[in-house]
Amino acid sequence: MEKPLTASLRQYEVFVAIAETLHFGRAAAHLGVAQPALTQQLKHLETAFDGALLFDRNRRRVTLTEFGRALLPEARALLQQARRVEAVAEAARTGQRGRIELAYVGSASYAGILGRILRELRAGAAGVDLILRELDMDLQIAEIVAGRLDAGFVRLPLSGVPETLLTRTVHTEDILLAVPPDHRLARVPSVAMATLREEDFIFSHLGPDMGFAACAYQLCADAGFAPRVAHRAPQFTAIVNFVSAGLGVAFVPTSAARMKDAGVAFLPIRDAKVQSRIGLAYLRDPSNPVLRRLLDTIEPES
Amino acid sequence: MEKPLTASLRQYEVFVAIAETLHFGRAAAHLGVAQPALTQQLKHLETAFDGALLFDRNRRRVTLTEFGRALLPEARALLQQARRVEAVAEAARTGQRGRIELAYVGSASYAGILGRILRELRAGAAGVDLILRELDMDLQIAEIVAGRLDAGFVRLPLSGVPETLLTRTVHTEDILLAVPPDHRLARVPSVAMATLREEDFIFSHLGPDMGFAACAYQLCADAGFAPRVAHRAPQFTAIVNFVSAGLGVAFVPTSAARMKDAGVAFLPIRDAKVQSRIGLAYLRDPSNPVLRRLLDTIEPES
DNA sequence: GTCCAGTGATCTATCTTGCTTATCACCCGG
DNA sequence: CCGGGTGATAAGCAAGATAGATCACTGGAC
Repeated sequence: MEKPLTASLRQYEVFVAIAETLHFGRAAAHLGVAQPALTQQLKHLETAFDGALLFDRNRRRVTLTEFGRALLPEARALLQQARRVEAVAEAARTGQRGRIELAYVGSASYAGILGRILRELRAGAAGVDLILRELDMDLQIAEIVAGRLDAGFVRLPLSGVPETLLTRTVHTEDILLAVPPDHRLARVPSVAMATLREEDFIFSHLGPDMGFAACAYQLCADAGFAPRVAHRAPQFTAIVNFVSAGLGVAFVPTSAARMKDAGVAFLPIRDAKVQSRIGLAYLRDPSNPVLRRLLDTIEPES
Repeated sequence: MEKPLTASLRQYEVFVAIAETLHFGRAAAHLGVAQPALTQQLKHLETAFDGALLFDRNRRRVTLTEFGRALLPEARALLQQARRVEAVAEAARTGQRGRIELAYVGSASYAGILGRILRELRAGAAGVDLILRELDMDLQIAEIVAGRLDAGFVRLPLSGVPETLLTRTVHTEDILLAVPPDHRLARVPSVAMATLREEDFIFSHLGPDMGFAACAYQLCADAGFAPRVAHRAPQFTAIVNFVSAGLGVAFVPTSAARMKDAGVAFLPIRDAKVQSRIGLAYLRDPSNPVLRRLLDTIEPES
């Protein structure tokens, strides 16, 4: 066991104050206390050091002893560190400093979310360690609920998740239809949902009630049909590849249309009533101040 | 005025102890107090930080919050600095660290005193700043009494100095007689005091009751005569020069015989009953711990 | 010499802080 | 459902810190 500390911050504070003014009364005023308090505290500090005097109080003026002179810089450094701790505490408390672990679904990276988040975090919070990784939506949810992940960017909506898991929309984009180069619709400027009733569709692996797939099913339901799902693929890159290969058509978010793969055409849907939303999922009442700050800086999108 | 510090060392100590064990009971045992004390101190620390929690005490095991994790290294640094201050205080108190200002008369440098002092100070006291300068005996005494000099090496004895000025002999050496190359005694192996009654002597400027001159006068008095002082010179180098020029003979300490100036001969005195002593002069009850340590390491030479 | 202003030390009463012991409330494993 | 382990809470006591009044000493004015 380390030997216990024998002197308090207050005592060093008094010591330094007296050393700076060389005058008990003025030092007391500076510290906002009465003069006898200084005499007492200083005496305590001196007894803590085996009674070695820090000041000469003899001839009408206070002087540092050699002992006091040797101690002063160290005491100053101690007080400075104490102030630093409190400053860091304040920064950590308000989320300007600390650590946050985030994840994102692959398709969120197309939408420019990550750059935006980084910018939000760096603005006035340079002391934040950001740990960022790509992770599928279902794994993200498990990690967040287990407390191993602070938050994650997913395609909304979620379903079947605990009530304590909240989401906030951070990005909204239109849904396009991807068609193969040689498809009958490849040349048209836009499509109506009603004309897609008989198409073969390529969908994501995820169930019909979560994420982007839920929006896609909703589009079809709004148009009065259930899509015929010919194939499933895990990511939009794979889905577009399948489309390119002529295995069917697919719904994709606008940001996924960047990959102009082998002549795949991306068509606006004239009568689409739903858009795809990317949201940040997190546990209610997050304890991580960095996350709290992030949520404060990300305006809830209506 | 700087804002007052809101948290105490003790509180950080408790925080770090809990963070290290993640267990209130064991941390309490480690600190040697009962467990409720920790709960209270930690709570105080948390309220000092606007109520931000440092630990999660929920599910049967204590965990650092992100806030606590951000604060921990700073708190550790603070405690380390606190321990450092106390270590430095201990070193300064015992004179292993600090500052000392010494002076020496020119002839002390011949006797190898300075190297010895430096060695004494460096041995186990590497943190000492030594300020060293050459100064005449009378000026040294004035500076020491005025408190502007910690101590000084002078030729003993002193006289007419305040009672608070003490001395300690650090070096003793024989007195030799310096004679010109063409002097009648230049070739003899040694001399007796009685044969010097009619010589012309070269003496130091200092009065007959202090320093080396006092010893020289004593030698003559012991032999039953008062020396005829033909010339005076301030330092032994000058005295030896005068001797070399044939202006007279002179008493010099052995260490001054190093300067073999133009054939000056240095003769032992067969019946000398006094030696020249170099002593450290200092004020009684010195407050400078470095000086105290120096006095402790320099054995009083009987 | 005498007096006076300035300064730190001392005394005392009061209030705060920190610790201890005893006990409670909660969670989890059998 | 119960028991062991753990942190929180309560109450009492001792130590510490502060304010206000006063004392004691110093050094300069005259």
